[in-house]
Amino acid sequence: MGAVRGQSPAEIPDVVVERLPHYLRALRALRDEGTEVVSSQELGEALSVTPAQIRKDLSYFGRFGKQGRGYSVPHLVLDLTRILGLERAWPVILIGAGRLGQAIVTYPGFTPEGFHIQAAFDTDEAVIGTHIADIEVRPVREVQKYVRQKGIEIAIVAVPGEQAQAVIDGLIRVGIRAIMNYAPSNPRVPNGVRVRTIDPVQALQTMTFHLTGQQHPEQQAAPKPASAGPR
Amino acid sequence: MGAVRGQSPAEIPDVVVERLPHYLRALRALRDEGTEVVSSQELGEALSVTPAQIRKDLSYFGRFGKQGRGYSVPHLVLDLTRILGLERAWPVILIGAGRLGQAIVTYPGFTPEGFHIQAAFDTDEAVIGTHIADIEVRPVREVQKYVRQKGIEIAIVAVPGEQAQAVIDGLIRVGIRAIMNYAPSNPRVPNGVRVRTIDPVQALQTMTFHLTGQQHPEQQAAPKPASAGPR
DNA sequence: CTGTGTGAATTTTTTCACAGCT
DNA sequence: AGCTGTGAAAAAATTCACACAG
Repeated sequence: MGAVRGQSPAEIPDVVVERLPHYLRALRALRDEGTEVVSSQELGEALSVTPAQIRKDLSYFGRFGKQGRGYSVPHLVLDLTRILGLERAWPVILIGAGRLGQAIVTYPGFTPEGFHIQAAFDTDEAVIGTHIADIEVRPVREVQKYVRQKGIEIAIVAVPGEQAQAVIDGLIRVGIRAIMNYAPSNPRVPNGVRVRTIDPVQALQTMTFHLTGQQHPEQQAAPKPASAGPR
Repeated sequence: MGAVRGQSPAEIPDVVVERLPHYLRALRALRDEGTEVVSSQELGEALSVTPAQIRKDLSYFGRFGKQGRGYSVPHLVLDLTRILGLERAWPVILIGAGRLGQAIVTYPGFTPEGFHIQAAFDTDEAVIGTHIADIEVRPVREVQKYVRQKGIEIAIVAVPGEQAQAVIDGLIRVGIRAIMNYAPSNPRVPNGVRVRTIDPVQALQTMTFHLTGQQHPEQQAAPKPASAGPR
């Protein structure tokens, strides 16, 4: 029966876990177009990942493939969904209801994936009490009560960089265990708490390095898309 | 499979380049508070990075420290700025002027870092001709001319996932060499083109894995910034 | 003394390659 | 046959530890 159990994630490299959503997305696309079975080879081509890596990654969690055949797409979708903890919906709170926070709340990508932004908090009197989409902006001092009451574990932080560390410290004190940080800062968190900082500027800055270093564009003509893309 | 040949900047690992903006941000903060000199030890504590890693990373680019003293903060800021290609401003175009694209244009973090969104493009007749902040939304068919004329190398893509690959293929054909992709997709690009996909949902999905796996939150008290320095 | 820069050692991650299941 | 799952090998990244410069 259940091949997949919640094993101690201590053993599983972070780098592996970070690839799973990637696989899941591709598998869902395959499923939606009716593909029943996929080999690590085929999946790897779709994702620009080596087949060996896919097999090795999956092997951390169990045996999902059928030798000689490949992986059942619908089954693997379910397995990865379960492994990632995506069978349930996750309530999320947002701290910082400024321009960026508002864009996050209205971003349509979270809800279909089960991430429901339930409440927003801010310190600015001007926005407290207003509504973004259909959620009300509350004063930050109510965070603790809210988190405890609703058992929230995930927070999205969209406050100015200087405030991020203080806000995050407060969230952790209140029981938050996973934080998506949109502030350009390097927050320190205790063990057991996960942070992911999303920083488009840093991403751009690594790209300018490459743009600057390469003197000659060299091959420039047609960029073979290598995909069976329709036009 | 294709190892990247050609005259890429030396043989500097990507993972090293990706840390440089991180260092730079911390160094600028130190500079702005008047710190003249910093050791790899101190910088490492500020960033939760080992001192050895900082020294090793920097050593790919030269010798910036003074033995017995540490690094001159202002000098290292300048050196990293130059290494990353941030002495100049970078014009950027945006493809996709929907809700997300509009948020990107109005995000105040790009301009101070020298990334200037110069133009936005969309296929939707309804938004073409409108203005976001002070830039006009143009029809995508004008991208090629614009990019060539202005010598743009960086694009931000904020279109629906299904369209991302096609849009990116087009951009590359037109000469774009660095792409920040906000679409939840896995674009394939030819050698010599860099893509960074920013995908908050994937980030959340790796966090739910950890939230699900750990049965017991284990009591973590105050978020002591204690550098979890092992040993 | 202090703290860099760097070969060497260690650890982590990726890839190989093949036994074995279907 | 075809393709997984996995030890073993290889490669990459990190950390150690120390000679040496200031």
